[in-house]
Amino acid sequence: MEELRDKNGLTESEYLAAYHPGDYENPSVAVDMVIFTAMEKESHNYRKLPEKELCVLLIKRGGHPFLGKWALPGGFVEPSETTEQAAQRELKEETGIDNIYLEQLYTFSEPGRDPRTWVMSCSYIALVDSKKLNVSAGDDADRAEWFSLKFEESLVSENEDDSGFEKTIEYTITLSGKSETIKSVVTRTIKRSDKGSQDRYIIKDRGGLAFDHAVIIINAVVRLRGKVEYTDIALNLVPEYFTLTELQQVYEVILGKELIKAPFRRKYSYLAEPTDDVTKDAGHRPSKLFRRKWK
Amino acid sequence: MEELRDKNGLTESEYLAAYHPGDYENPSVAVDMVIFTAMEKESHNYRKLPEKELCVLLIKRGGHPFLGKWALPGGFVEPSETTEQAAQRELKEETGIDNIYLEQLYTFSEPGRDPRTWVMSCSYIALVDSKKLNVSAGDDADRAEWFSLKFEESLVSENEDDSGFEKTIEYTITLSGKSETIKSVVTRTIKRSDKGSQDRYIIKDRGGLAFDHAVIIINAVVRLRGKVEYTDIALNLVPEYFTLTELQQVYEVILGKELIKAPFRRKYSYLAEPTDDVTKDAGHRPSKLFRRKWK
DNA sequence: CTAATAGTGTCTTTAAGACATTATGAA
DNA sequence: TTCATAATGTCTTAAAGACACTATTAG
Repeated sequence: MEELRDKNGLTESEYLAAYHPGDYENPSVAVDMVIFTAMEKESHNYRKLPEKELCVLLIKRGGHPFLGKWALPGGFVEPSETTEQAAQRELKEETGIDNIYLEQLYTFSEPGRDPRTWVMSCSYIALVDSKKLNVSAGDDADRAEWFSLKFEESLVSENEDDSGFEKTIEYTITLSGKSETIKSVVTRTIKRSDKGSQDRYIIKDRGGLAFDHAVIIINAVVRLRGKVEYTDIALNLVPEYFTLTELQQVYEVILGKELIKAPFRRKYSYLAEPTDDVTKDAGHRPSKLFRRKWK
Repeated sequence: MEELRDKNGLTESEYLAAYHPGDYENPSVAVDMVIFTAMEKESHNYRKLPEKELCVLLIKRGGHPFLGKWALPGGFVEPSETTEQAAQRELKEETGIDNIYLEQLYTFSEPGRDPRTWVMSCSYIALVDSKKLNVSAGDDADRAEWFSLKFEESLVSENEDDSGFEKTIEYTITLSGKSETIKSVVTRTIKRSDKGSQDRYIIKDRGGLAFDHAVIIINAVVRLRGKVEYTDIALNLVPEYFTLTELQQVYEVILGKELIKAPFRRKYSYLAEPTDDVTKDAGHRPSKLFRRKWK
């Protein structure tokens, strides 16, 4: 098998040996993570089951830009690793969290998204069982905090004609932590026509969030809501042993609406297998404990 | 409102004015596009409807690395644009195609994926109506060619225990163009357990494809197959006026299986609105023409 | 008339939504 | 015994799968 030579008469290995990167400008590539967990609010009535809420981990910025605002955990990718490995490494370094469900979300590349320089963000969704949390271990632990997430979506406008349509949605996310509550407003305009498609996010009110992280969080919630209904992704937010009611609560906080018990169980209980154990010391009938079925 | 100062006593604007990027190594970021179209094979029997096939545009490499192999159209992102704008620009420059459906697919970042240097690929799916095609206009037109795509998937192994599961799938893609037929084999190993999740692609036989483009194409097909059933994405592959049978054929080439007519129409005809026109000169009953409903 | 597709009817099966009923344990 | 949740039954409605039947054109 003879080696191909290019127009300069070089074989591939000769070409590679002589290759040196040109002087093109390259972006920094960061990974940013939207780490979700489903946490229990404590309950006063001993008979009542605790409610769950969807929480996101944020880290307070200790330097410019966006000093004092809250940002998603993340960091820069190194040449020897994939973005996913970078996400895993940062997760471990910053928060002490390990062994976690990770899924690439989207790469954000708006040139002005970082005021310092050209930085793209390859974002990830991470899901973690709140019982396993031990954020105190990481470097940034003192600046890290879980925020409960309220997600609202409203249709601002919708126009349609023969050749396409355009619609604008306004998202409001409210993040409540121990020390403060922050709120961001983002509009999303979707245009679709025979001239192509466009989907653009504009930050109306950044609130207490740094960079374009409100947009990233919104994308993450939309993805999570979409996937929860046709995958087993929700099981990453539940402890090893759980009741079907707990699982239903996880679905409810993700979807932001109540579900009816019987059809929920019919639809999703195949994801879990029963154990011989039951909950104890509840002020009512004990509930069977289930484990994840890996299918 | 007083300005925050960081530990060096600088305000944000002072910090930004003094900021200069460090000497960290940055990757090149390319965009690569999987451009799909649904093309008609010509038919011999005047009464028979032409069959459709799913095609992908490839460009023959004119230099190292992978000289002579086929690659996805793409190029490097410039600092003044988003990855999506880069994709649009490259599409126009390389192929003359404009006004097209574009959707970000995934960012591939395996350090060794480009033998020259550190290059990440932010990949896109593009969908275009084959009647609108005019690839002859672009710079690379003489090296560009449409390949029909055959996509096969088989389960190689599946293991499961109490704490998780692991399964391996083998994908074979066969691309047939005018001049040649190329075939690539890729295995995908999915591991999911309480110790996290992993999804890894290994190129078993690169065949005539350059870089990791076989992996990108496989991801694109999987995405397309997933989205076709619950979105109106397929309508981007059909001309302005089309019959429901044509639309069904598009679904069939994407899904790689035959569908039954009546339930197909019940499920998807809401995506289209009838016109007063019908097909002419078919050797059989004329068919009503529909237009896309933008809903 | 014939070949081939267009378009619709209908039967079966499955699943979702909604709500009601019964079961059970701690205080 | 009571409160609150567990667990399941059932009625209704909607949709998917499968197939059959009728309609319509060019040649």
